[in-house]
Amino acid sequence: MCNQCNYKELLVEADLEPTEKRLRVLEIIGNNAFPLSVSDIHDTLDRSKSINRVTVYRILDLLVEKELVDRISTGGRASYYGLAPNEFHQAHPHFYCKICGRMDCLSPETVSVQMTGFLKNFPGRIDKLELRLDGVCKNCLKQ
Amino acid sequence: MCNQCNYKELLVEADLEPTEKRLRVLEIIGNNAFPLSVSDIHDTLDRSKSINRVTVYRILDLLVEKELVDRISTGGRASYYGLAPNEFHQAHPHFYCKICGRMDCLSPETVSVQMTGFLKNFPGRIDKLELRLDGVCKNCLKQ
DNA sequence: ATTTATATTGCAATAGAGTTGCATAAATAA
DNA sequence: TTATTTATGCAACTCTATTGCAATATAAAT
Repeated sequence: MCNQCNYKELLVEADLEPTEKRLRVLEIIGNNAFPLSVSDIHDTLDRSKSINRVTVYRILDLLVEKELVDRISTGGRASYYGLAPNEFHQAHPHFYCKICGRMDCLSPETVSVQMTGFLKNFPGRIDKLELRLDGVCKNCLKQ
Repeated sequence: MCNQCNYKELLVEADLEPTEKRLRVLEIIGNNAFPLSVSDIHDTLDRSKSINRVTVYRILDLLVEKELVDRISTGGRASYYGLAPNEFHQAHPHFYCKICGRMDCLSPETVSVQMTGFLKNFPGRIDKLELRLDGVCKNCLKQ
């Protein structure tokens, strides 16, 4: 979620033509408080303006490749998409409810990860750290 | 990976009939140094004794449900399976190479995660923490 | 030991998520 | 305007996983 990002600018800076559909996909992701699945995004977009599933996949691939968006794995089958960390928002962990399938963002301070020693010695390249908590959310616990 | 686990005992303690196939699936996972995909497991098992894909899926579901085995998500599409933490092995993070798709276990000390404050206040239930590093492994970096 | 019940496995068909190839449309450059 | 490149759509397909039901095998009861 971001109130400060200029999405069109982000696209241009990433060397992507700021087409209507790309902009809409990025906005939907950026304006949402939690990561969305492809079908979430497709459904939202399709409500206002018809768009093909494949186009959504391709736009997401581009946005992930250009690091504007993060692909986040769930305890379930589909990937979720959220705005990538930038000057306005830090990386943060997520909580996945295995009952309702909803994924929430946790604030960056909830969990502190320390791994400098490891990073110094690791012979490969690390691009990304993903930290996810799986469980049952407050609402689903009630039932 | 475990040299101390008695797999048959683990099954019985978990209230699962220790059938030949269940035992073999659990052994294959337990004897391996890194998490395996369903097709890794199926191929290995099929070499010695024919087994149906679906049976492997079902056995894995059971083992995960009974918490003998952990289902670990990759940056890719398939789930991987590794021995669940128990008295002989602690929970640990994983490294996933996005080029060759190989998943490695990292030793538990490489990364320290601190989140007691968060856990105290969280209104839902947390069952599991998954920490994964994505990147490119040493071998794939060379090419 | 034979029958009955229950639990496990196999097989075929299906679902869901994501990808590919090629055609069409839109945008940029010449 | 025409040519070229880029973006989108459509259909078919792949891969991973699941479901329903039939066939076996195992355990329980008589």
